[in-house]
Formats: sequence, structure tokens, C-alpha cells
Amino acid sequence: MNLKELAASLNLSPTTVSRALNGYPEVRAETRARVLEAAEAANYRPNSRARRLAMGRSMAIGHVISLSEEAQMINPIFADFLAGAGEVYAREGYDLVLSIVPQDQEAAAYRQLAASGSVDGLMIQAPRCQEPRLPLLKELGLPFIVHGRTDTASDHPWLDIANRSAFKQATNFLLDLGHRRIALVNGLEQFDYAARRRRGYLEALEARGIAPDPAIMRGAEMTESYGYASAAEFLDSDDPPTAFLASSILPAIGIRRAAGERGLRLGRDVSVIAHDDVLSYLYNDGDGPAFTATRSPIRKAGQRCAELLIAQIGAPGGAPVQELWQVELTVGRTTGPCPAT
Amino acid sequence: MNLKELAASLNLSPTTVSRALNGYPEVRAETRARVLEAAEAANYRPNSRARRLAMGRSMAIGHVISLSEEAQMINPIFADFLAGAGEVYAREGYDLVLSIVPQDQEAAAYRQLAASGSVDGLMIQAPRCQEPRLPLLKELGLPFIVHGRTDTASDHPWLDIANRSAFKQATNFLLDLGHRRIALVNGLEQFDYAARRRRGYLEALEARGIAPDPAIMRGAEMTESYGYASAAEFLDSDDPPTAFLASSILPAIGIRRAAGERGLRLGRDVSVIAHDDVLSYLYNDGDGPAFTATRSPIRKAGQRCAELLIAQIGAPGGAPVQELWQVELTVGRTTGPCPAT
DNA sequence: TTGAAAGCGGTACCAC
DNA sequence: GTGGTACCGCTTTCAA
Repeated sequence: MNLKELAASLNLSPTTVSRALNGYPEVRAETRARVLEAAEAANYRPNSRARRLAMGRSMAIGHVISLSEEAQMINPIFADFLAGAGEVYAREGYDLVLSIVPQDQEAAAYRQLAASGSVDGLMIQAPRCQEPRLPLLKELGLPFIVHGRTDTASDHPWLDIANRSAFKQATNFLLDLGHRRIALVNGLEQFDYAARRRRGYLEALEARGIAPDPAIMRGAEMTESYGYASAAEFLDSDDPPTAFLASSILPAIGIRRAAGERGLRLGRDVSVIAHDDVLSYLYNDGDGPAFTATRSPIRKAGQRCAELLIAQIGAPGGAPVQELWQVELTVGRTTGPCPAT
Repeated sequence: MNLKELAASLNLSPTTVSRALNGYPEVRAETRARVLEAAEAANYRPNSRARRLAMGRSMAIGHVISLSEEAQMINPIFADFLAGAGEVYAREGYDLVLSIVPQDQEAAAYRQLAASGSVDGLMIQAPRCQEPRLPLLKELGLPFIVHGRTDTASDHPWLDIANRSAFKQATNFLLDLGHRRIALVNGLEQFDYAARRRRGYLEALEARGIAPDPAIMRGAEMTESYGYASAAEFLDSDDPPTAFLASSILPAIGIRRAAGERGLRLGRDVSVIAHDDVLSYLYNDGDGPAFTATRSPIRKAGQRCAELLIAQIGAPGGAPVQELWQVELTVGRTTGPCPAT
């Protein structure tokens, strides 16, 4: 059943039916009621292909996820972010077009989406410090928003959490507990969020006059085995750390395993703090590290980014929105004072 | 730059240009070369909206992911599957349209995708035993394929791994090591894959005349804390298990934690086997549980499902493909003989 | 308040 | 081998 047929069955013109369906005001109430009822009865849905062509809009947002050698798996963070954004898209009538491509085809994927007009806007995740997509995106001329920041000051829209201050805070927290040797198990530091976290960590140390030791600082893809290997190495060294600051729950689990194997108890012999992207939380051993812990905050970020992007699509040319979210620290039981050694 | 303009700039008709671009044979080689060159120079990309309308096809596949109260997070398995499917879609020129909806809007989401013609096919993940989407999908009349099976024999296309026999094999493996009390830490058993795994487990026990004990069998969403809580409870009981069979790596990590806290060493005091969806692997403690372990096999399944679905879209009405993949067991170091108690 | 008709930007049939 | 043209199904001016 298409518009023409529906109109014919009602003895109305396609024009009127279209107007009635799309909520135009100039339709008589009674006519609209008839149309709505008939459409419902016939289970009519406007053909989205035709609609998109006629409107000159795709009613879709593009997400490009590139898989590289270094980070081959889809980050669970991405999935939670998608979930949040997807909620908003569904509510606003937008489709989510997901392009999953090898990293060397990333630029081509963006170009394709833009040039073919498949999407009305682009959502960018996990920017690097020197984000190569930035000039490309500006060239494409599509609305976009970045979840995260970059090194370069730019007036593009973004939403980010205060990674630096969160890590500074967390480091200070450990320092206040008496720790002096704190290991950093970070994410890949070419990503902006990881670089900022490192800065926060370094700043806190410096403020107390503690020289950072590269021997207990790492940055890599955040897997459990990475956390395990790092912690094992650090703990077996001559001067092991008494605390760990991890960039995500996954390496934190690995750290815990390495500590456990060495007979160390968390919160007594060694402290572990994990930061989970948008809101941080201190690793609560009581109810276990919930893999769902990040869900709610990351989803919120996804939602908000989607809202901002859609607003931008609706009213282009406005001042770019740049939101920085402060992090809320939550203390868990695996954090304890520095053991007296 | 659109087709008409491109054609005008070449002194050709849109028809010819379209044919040249789409590889139709009746174009003179020299003409085609000219067209291709000009298109390249102008960075011309056919407008996908117009193309889709004219062709009557969307060149897109729909994935609907519903979030329920029970399973609110996006399963990492889904992400890896998506990655595999996405690869194939990109290669074949299809878009991936991802709908993320609350569970009570799942059916509406499928209906919307189908009625509006936004997609040419649907990909179904994680079917339940009595899958309510099945009748709906048949009603919609769109090509689809299910990753997994259902209780009801049906002639729809699916691709699944042999969950029952994998778990039977794994259980037998533990039995051969001398274990007699084996805990099952399963996924949500309304999902078909979990139900089949349970069956395999039960069959293996029965074949050796061992009565299953519901006290050491669980089914829930596969998180680390679920594994931890289950193992803690089992291990603290009067008659603790000597081995665990886990449905995924996440609960297995929790199990390990609970065991560790009780001074039990894996592979000596207690055995843990984790099954990771498509290919199983026995939890290798040596290099840590890699969260990326499932990546390759799940991706393969995603790729294959995408290929089958696209083939079906291209040539509808063929015999439905139903593929059952056998599982390959890999032995890891955390599996050991039953401790003599 | 309603309708006729001209697009939107391609594809594909039919004629030359 | 190439071109004219009628679609695809909707939105949106413009006229009534």
C-alpha cells in the first residue's frame, strides 16, 4: 500500500493524505482523522526511500568504526555508547548506519557516506590526540560531533569528560592514602583520553614532588591480559608499586589476578583503582567488578551526543556545542592505605 | 555534482553515463573510460537516496538489538558478530542499519524496518528457545537469517554452532579427568544456545550415571559478578564442586576470583572450563583469559551469516541454508585432574 | 482546505 | 552503442 493507493481509497489526493499524515496544520480535523484511521487500518508506512529522496535528507546518522591491528576488537565502550545514541535516534526517527571498516579505509568510508548522501550527520568516537579525521570532517561539510577531544583547539562540537582532572583526583586519592609508588596502567596513549589521563596522573605526582617512574607506567589496548602482564612485571620488580591506577576495568581485573597470585590482598597489600570512561569508580571488590558498571554513564554520553548532533542537523550553523563533564569519584573497598613496608 | 550534470559535461546522456558507471556491457570501451575518468575527477558518487528509490532496493541490512531488564548491556559477542558481518556488508556495498530498542518495542522496530522498506534483509541474533520473532519475520516477508537455532523445527535459514555436543564434550573431558562434581555456570536458559549447552552437560553426566545436582547449576546473564557469586556459593557449600563449566569467559573470571579468595589453585584444586560461543576454548591461565579470544570465531560467524543473507537477497526463494558448525576444543593449563580428597 | 503537477536523482525500458 | 523518457513514491510549491 502506497500513498497514491491510500489516497485513492479515501477519495483524496496524495497531497492531502501526505499533509494529514505529516501533521500539517491546514488539514481539516475530520479529514485528518479519516486519513489517520485508514492509514492505521492499512498498516501504511511511507516508503522511506521515496521519502528520503523527496526530502533531500537521509534521516540517518553514520558511525564509522575502524578496526586496526592494534585495536582489533570492538571496544565494549563503543557498544554502550551506541546503545545510548541508538535510543535517541529511534526516538527522533533517525536510523543508525554503522560502517565497520579496516583502518586504512576509514577516510574512504567517511567520504562515501558523505558523497552518496547516505547520512545527515556523523558521530565520531575515540579521537586521537592529532586526529586525522578532523580536517576530513570539516571538508565533508556534514554535521558531526566528537565524543572526546583532541590536542588541537578547534571549534567543532564535542562532548568529553574531564579525564585529566579525574586522574589527578584519583592519583591524589591514592597519595592521600599514603601511597608513593603508584603504577599507571593506561590505554593507548595516542588516544586523547589516555594522554589526558596520563597528564592528570603526572600532575598529581609532581605537585607532591614525586618523580614519575616510566618503569611503572604503561599504555596499551585495555585488555585483561595487558593488565595482568603489566602488574606481574611491576610486582616482581625490585621496587614494586603499592597501588595501581588502571584506565579501565579490564586491565584492573588482570592486575587483581597478578596480585592474587602473589598472595597480595587488595585494599591491604596493594590498592587498585579503575577508571571507567565517563564516570570513574573505585573498584569495589565487595560485589565484584561489574562489567555493566560503565553502562549507564556511557549510555548517557551517547544519548547526549545524539541529541546535540540532531539539534545541529536541524539548525545548522549555530555555535558549536562543547560540553565537558566532570567526573564523580566513588570509593570502593579494594582501595586501602599504603602498607607499611 | 549529479548524474545529469556529469552527463552534460561529457556531452553524453545520463543513460549512457549510468550504464558506464554500473558496468553495463553495451558501452563502448572508450566512452566508458571517459566517463570513469570524469566521474573520478569530479569525485562523483551517485546519490544513494535516488539510487535506492529507482532500484527499489535499500542496499541495507537491518540488525535489531533489544535491551531488556535482564540483559541490558550490549553483549560483547554481538559486537564481534557485527564486526564480521560489517566487513562483508562493506565489501558487498550494503549498509548496516542498527536499531537499538527497548525489548517491548522489538516487534515494532522490525515492522517499521520492513514496512518502510529501509532494509533488504534482517539479521537475527541470540534466538530464544521459543523465539517470538520467528512468526513475525515470516509475516514480514523479508529475507533473514538467524545466528543460532530455536526449539521449533522450521525451514528458515540459520547458522549455529553445535552447543550441545560442545558441552557434552567439555563435560566428558572433565569427567575423564576424574571430576564427579561439576558445576554448570550457564547463560540465561531461555536463550536457545544456553538450553542446548545445558542439555549437553546433562547428557554427559547421565551417560556416566551421575545424577545432576540443581544446587550447582545456574543460568543467568553472563557477567563476572555472576560467576563470582555462583562460585562463592558453590565452593562454600557442604559439597563443593571440583570443576566448573562456564558458558563464557566473563563468569569464568569471577569463578577464578572466588576460587582464589579461598586459596584454591586452578588446575590443581579446581578446574575451570569456559566456552566462548563459536569455538570453545579451555581457559588458558598461562597467558590469561584473552577477552579477544572469541573475536576471530565470532567474526567468522558474522561474516558467513552476512554472506548467506546477501546471497538470499540476491536470489530469493532458494532452499534455506542451515549450517551447523562443530566446535573445536582447546585445552588450557587451568584444567587439571580431580584433586584426591 | 484541497488538488495538480513539478521535482528529488537515479535506473531501465524501448527506440533509433 | 547511445539517447529519450517513463517510472520509483514521496514532498512541496502553486493555484484553485
